[in-house]
Amino acid sequence: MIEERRERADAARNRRAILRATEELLARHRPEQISMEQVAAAAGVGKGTVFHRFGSRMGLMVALMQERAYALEEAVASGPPPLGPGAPPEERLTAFLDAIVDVVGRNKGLLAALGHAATATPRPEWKEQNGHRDGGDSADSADHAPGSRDGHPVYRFWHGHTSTLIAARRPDLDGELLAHILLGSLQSEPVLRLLERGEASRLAASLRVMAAGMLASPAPT
Amino acid sequence: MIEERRERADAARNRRAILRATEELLARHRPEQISMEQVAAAAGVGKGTVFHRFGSRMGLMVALMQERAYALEEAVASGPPPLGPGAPPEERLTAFLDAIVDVVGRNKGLLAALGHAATATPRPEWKEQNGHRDGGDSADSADHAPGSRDGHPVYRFWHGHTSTLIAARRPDLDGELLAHILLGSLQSEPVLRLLERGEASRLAASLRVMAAGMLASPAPT
DNA sequence: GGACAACTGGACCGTCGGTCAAGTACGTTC
DNA sequence: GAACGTACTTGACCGACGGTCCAGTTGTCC
Repeated sequence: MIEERRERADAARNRRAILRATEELLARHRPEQISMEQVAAAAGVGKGTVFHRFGSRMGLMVALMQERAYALEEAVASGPPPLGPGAPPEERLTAFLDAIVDVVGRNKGLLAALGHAATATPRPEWKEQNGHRDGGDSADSADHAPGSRDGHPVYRFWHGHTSTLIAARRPDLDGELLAHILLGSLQSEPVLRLLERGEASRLAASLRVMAAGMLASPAPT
Repeated sequence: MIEERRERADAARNRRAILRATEELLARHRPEQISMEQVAAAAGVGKGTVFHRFGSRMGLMVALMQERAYALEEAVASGPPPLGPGAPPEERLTAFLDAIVDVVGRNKGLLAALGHAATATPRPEWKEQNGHRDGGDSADSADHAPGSRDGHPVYRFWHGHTSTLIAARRPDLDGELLAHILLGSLQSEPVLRLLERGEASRLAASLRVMAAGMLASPAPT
């Protein structure tokens, strides 16, 4: 099989510049307020370049999110407890929620933007002309089929892990859905605003309360 | 004092037509996918009329939501228990969450759309049926004071009621935030999808689990 | 150093939310 | 029932934005 040529040096430089510019913009504005032209300008490249590399607005966000979430994914899969394997489910869940709050807090509303982009992309189909290899694995990053998408990989991983932990402790509950609910709260405006005000720990605390209450043994009544 | 004149007959007719058309469109599509032109066409009026009556995309959504939520507000304030006053907080909360799931289920994603629009709208306040002068001031885009707007009235009411009920039973918790988390889940994509598949009762059940776990007396640990 | 593909940039397109000035018709008053 | 003031209606128009296209540039391989 033909191994892909190495990414050209200038392309790599620009890709990094775009990602960095986006991060910077994201630190100051909500994702919906950032236009692709702004990103291009901030990165010092043409708009076409941005689209060439990332395919679409959402592609950019996904790529960025993926990068940010990578470390967490690693830590969960093979890091030390309580985040990694080895600790009891409730402790792992707590640690995981804390970690997620941290990631989301440093990327205001990115998650939310992704969630909506999923529905909002009017894109009927995806032209396969893009050499879409953003920072490594992207086996499935191209499957933006409107029908089949359950969210992007990062969300899928977060949700899968959360619901697994819930199910481990309380198989009688609807872990799948509870995980969506827990994670879904990170998309809401008021919560985002809280994060913007730097009250991440307050959010983490309440999330812990919810998780604990839910995992506690069934009410004696 | 001059009373506001009655709404003109044609205006009333058009307002109803617009609201109805929006509802109809909303039954088939997500709010973000509906363009104002579409609404106007479906209602059989000019685009200008829609904007004249509702001020903006969000104004329309708010008006619609308000109408839908009115009955619930009444029931909570002065209806029979468990929704109305008289029942213990946990029962009222459960009933209230069920009712909200029902309302949201019949208005796909409206809440979510509002939540997001909240950040994007320049419209500071909206009187029910106002002679609304929208020309002239173009300085309005500067007035979204990030602190002052906590979402639209409907959300404020829902949140206020929820957090009050939580606080009544568990004053030691961060009821404000927990209410946002609970309500926020109704904005997330996966949950919306669930609702679209008609699994509202499944959602209601899980919400009850969360609420119950949270209101249960503090863990003995 | 030559050839070729990958990459780049920005003019361009269609759509959308929102505006406006001119026209229309409702309700009132005599 | 005619005349009148005004609330209401309209659709062309505007600026912005996401996304496309392709001619020109540049890095890489031989």
